[in-house]
Parts: sequence; structure tokens; C-alpha cells
Amino acid sequence: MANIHDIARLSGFSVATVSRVINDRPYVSPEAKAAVMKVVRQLDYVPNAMARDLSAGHTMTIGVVTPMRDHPYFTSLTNSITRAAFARGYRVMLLPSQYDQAIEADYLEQLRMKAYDALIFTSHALPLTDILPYAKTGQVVVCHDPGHVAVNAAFTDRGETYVEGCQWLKAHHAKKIGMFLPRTAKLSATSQAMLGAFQQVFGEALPEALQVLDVMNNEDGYQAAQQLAKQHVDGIFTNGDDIAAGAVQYYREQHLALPLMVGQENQLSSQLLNMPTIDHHFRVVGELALRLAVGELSGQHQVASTFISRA
Amino acid sequence: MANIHDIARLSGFSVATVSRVINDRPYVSPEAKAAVMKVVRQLDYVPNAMARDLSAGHTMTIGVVTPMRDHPYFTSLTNSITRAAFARGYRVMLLPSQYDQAIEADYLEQLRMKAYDALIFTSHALPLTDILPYAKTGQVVVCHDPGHVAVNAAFTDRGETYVEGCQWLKAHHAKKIGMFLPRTAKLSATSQAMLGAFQQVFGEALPEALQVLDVMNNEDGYQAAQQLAKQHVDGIFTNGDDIAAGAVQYYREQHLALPLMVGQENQLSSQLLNMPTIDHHFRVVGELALRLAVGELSGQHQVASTFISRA
DNA sequence: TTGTAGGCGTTATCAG
DNA sequence: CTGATAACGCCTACAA
Repeated sequence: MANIHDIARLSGFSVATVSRVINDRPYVSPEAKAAVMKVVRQLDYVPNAMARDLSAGHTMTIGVVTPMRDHPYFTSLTNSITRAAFARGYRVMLLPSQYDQAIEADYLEQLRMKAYDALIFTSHALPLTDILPYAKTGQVVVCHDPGHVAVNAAFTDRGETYVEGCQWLKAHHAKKIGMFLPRTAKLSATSQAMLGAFQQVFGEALPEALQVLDVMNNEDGYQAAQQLAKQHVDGIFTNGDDIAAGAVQYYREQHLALPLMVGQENQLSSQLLNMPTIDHHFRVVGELALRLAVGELSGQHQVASTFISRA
Repeated sequence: MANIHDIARLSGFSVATVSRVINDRPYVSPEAKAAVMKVVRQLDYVPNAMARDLSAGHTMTIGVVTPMRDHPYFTSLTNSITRAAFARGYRVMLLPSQYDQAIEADYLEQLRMKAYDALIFTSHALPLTDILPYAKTGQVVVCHDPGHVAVNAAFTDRGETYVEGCQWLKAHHAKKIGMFLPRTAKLSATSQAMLGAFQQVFGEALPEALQVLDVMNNEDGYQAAQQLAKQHVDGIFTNGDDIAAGAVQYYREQHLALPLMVGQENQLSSQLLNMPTIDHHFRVVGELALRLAVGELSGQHQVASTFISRA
């Protein structure tokens, strides 16, 4: 592999001049430029990206930490982040975490090692207090409401639409309601917000027996429906359209009357099932997150989600 | 930011010794190790990833070129590639291309610049002959049948199941069949294979009027159904379950009799619609592609797809 | 306009 | 066991 010194030697100019030519900088004579370019073409030379990064002191890479790969929430968020990143000349590194604190800590360490210019957590298991120290060095962005913790954040305001979802169930006369939740309520801000909305609308807390935890995908939805069907619920607030679809499948297979259902994510399946859902506008959140990551923005930015009524 | 020289100076040892300590290599006295570690902790030192990469001569990064972000084919392929990559200590860079030849060429150039150790094309618009020259330097992997072109490849053998799909339509007495195809037949191997299967089963080529091109997502499916409904088809071989779902929606809205339909990708929607589909086993393909990228494997590897009959 | 020399931060060789 | 010193390949004051 030819390097800049080879080009310098063969063209009869110095590395400084060669560098100027390949970076299209001023103060180069036409002759020098021609001579250098000729050798560049002959040797099929291209500058080495790693050396450039080291010299420049940045990677132009944004790490995106994602707990799971097959969940639509993360797919749409990553997609919008990627789009925004490329529009600004940044690249995106995919960082799967499976909600493993050790892995997340590892990524944070890599940020310190300058493996990335910034890190976006689409979600995280690590307490915010563990993340905070890293926010000083590189840029760290989280995609949920960090409360009063001073970390850059872009997130949807879910509270409002969760209330609307509960109201919809109430208005359609659901008497016994169950909820599909991601992970336990203590760990997940989503769960907390959903349970809070229930309390607000129905004036009482949702009994634990009617909360199904750790529901993350379509298959989980099928299993979760099994649990709730035993208790004869007539309404389910789910945490995803595709997840709700899994539940529908269970009810259909058992030839049971379908409970009223509310989805989330505004996916294709809620359209097919004619089910109300919530659009969290992750495209917008993703772009905001990236702008925070590259320093175009700072602080905390929230996007209002939209309840889509359907029945 | 502290660097290895700072540690050397403050600990009273040389950079060589410091390097040995932080990399946990032999031939270091306990005293030296203790002294170095103490300073490392004091200064909160971590080695710089870029400098390491430059020194080592590799990035431990695999670029994954993906034409579109919201298509399940690419999502599942990227996911399995990522999983396999991390299992081997590699990272994954997401490279969107929108089937733009200039962008694809750009990524190939970046490969030359050693921005990635290898490049996986989940699909590409660039002719294979343009890609071939780069396959010499870094590792290039394509995810479709490269025919007789000598490039590393992992792909599904679709021919067989496309024939099965056509036979299914025939067995269920579809008389007038339409097809949803991605891009034009000349450009897309998928289209060619689907049309070939039709010819094989029905003994004649599918009239162009019954081919709807450039159908890539759910909305496209809705539009495409509009076109085919005018011609009163009673069977549609689609190129995706979610895409087929878009078509179903159109037929339902118009209160038209639903044609027989075959999907692809084995997504949730085909389950919900009780529609036969084809599983291309992209998880397997993704892992093979990555193993090719990191040099564990070489050559061309094909995976048989599976027809899932449902009605 | 051009070139020299030093810096970016590590790793590796090889003599001590 | 330890340490100078030379890579890795590029950029950029500063000097000429």
C-alpha cells in the first residue's frame, strides 16, 4: 500500500505539498499539483482513514446503543438517526446491548477511548447516574425523559397519549383492563407512565395480576394474552401494535371474544386490525438525538406523541 | 487527555513498560505494574482507540451497505450480521445507499481507505464488475447469487420456492396471475427468478401488463393492487408479506373479492392474513456473510429458502 | 509556493 | 525485566 511518503518521493515534492494537493488546499502551483496527481493515479493512492482520524482527533462516528434489534421502536429510531447522521457527514455504529449493564458500561468506556465522537442511548439499563460522568467528556444523548438529571436528551412525551388511550378504553366500556408492559415498572419509564395514566383515568392503581411484564415482541404478546384471557379482561392496553397482534392471534385461535385493544408505534398491524394506536414520532426524536450528539443542539427536547383513534 | 507518555513520565517507567501493563503482557515486574496502575487510576487514563487502530492496521469494523432502511429483508439481514459480528469482536457500521451507484462507489473507496475491514452489500445497484476490483484489497461480500463472478457471497436459493409459490397458485386454481416485483427485471435478480418460476410452472411468460414494478413497501402494495384489480387478477405473487398486506387493504376497502396471494419474508402480516409465504432464512445468510467478511469462510454459500403453505 | 520537523497515541523490535 | 527508538500514515506550524 502506497502512502503519502511514496507519493512525495516519486513526485519529487514533499509530503506537505502532497497533503495540500490531496486535500485540495490553496498555495500549490499547477505544476506541483499535476506532478503529484500523476503519481497518485499511477499508484492508485488513497489516504488512510485511520491516520486521518488520529491526526484530526475525531472519528466522525456516532455510536447508537440499542437493547434489541427486532423491535420497531428501535428500528425506526436508528433509521432516523442514521439518515440525519449521513446528512451531516457522520457515520453510525450499531451497538447492541440487550439491556446488559456491563455491555453498556463497555460502550461508555469506548466513548472515552474515542472510538466514537458521541453515544446515543435509544434506551438503557444503566442508571442515569452511572452515565452522567461520561457526558462530560464526549457527548452522550439519551432518548427518554431524564427528569431533572442534566443530560442531553430527545424523547417523546408519552403521558398525554397514554391517558388518551385509557380514556378510549373507558369510553368504549371496558370494565376489566389488562396491560402489556416492557420490563418491570421500576426499571422502565414506559411502564411507569402507562400505569400512571391508568391511575389517573380510572382513579385506582391497576392490580398487579393484570400487569404482564417483559412483553417485548409478537410471541410475548401471544403468551401474555393467555395470562390475561384467564382473568377475562375485556380491554388490553398493549405496548406495541405487533405485540397486540400476537394477542389477537391467541384470542382467535381459542375462539374467544376479542377484548378492546390499544396498540403503540402506529405499525402496519394496527391498521390491519383496525386498532387505535399511538404514534411516538420517532423519526423526529431520532433527528433531534443526532443533532444533540453532534453538538448542533443541547439540552432536553421533547416531542408530543399522537393518539390515533380507530374504532 | 492523558496519554501513554504522561503515564510513563509520572510513573517513572518507559512507554514500553506502560504499554505492557495496560495490555496485560508478560515480562513486567510487580513493582512496575503497581506503579503504572496507580498513575493510570489517578489520571483516569484509557488508551486511545484511533491510535491503536492505526498501529494495528485494522479497524475491527465491518461496513454493511443497505439500500433502504424500512424493508424487513434488510432489517433481518443487518440484525443477524450485527449479532455475528459482535460475537467475534467486530463492530458494524450502517451504510445506507438508496441504490445510488455514486454512494455505493463511495463506500467502496472508503474500504480502500481502510475505514472498514470489510464491506457487506446486502444489495447493490452497482454492476458486479465495478465491485470486483475492490474485492482484491479488502474483503467484499455480496448477499445475492453472483453467478459465475468470483466474489464472496452468501445468499438464498430462491428459485425452488418461487416455483413452489407458483404451483400453489396453480393448485388453488388461480387463472389470471399478477406479480409485485422490486425494480425492473433487468436490474433485479429477485424479479428475474420470480418471472422465471412463473414461466416454468405455467409454460408461458407473465405478460408485462401483469407485472407491477418497483413495489417495495406496504404503500406500494396498496397502489399496485389498484393496478392489478383493474385487470381482474385472481392471484398475486407478491414480494413481501407486508407489501401483500397493503394490497389486501385495498381490496377490502373496495369490497372486492380477495385474490389468492403469496407473500415473502415470513412476517407477522402473513400469519395474520393466513397467507402462504416464503422464509428466506436471512438470519443464516447474515451470519454466513459476516464469516465471509472476516475471512472465516470464502467462496459462495447458498441457503435454501422454505415455502410455508397456509391455505 | 515549498519543505522540514514535530505531533497525533500506540505498539513492536531489539539491544541492554 | 526494561527502555530507546522506529514504525503506523497523516496533518500543519513555522521557516525559508
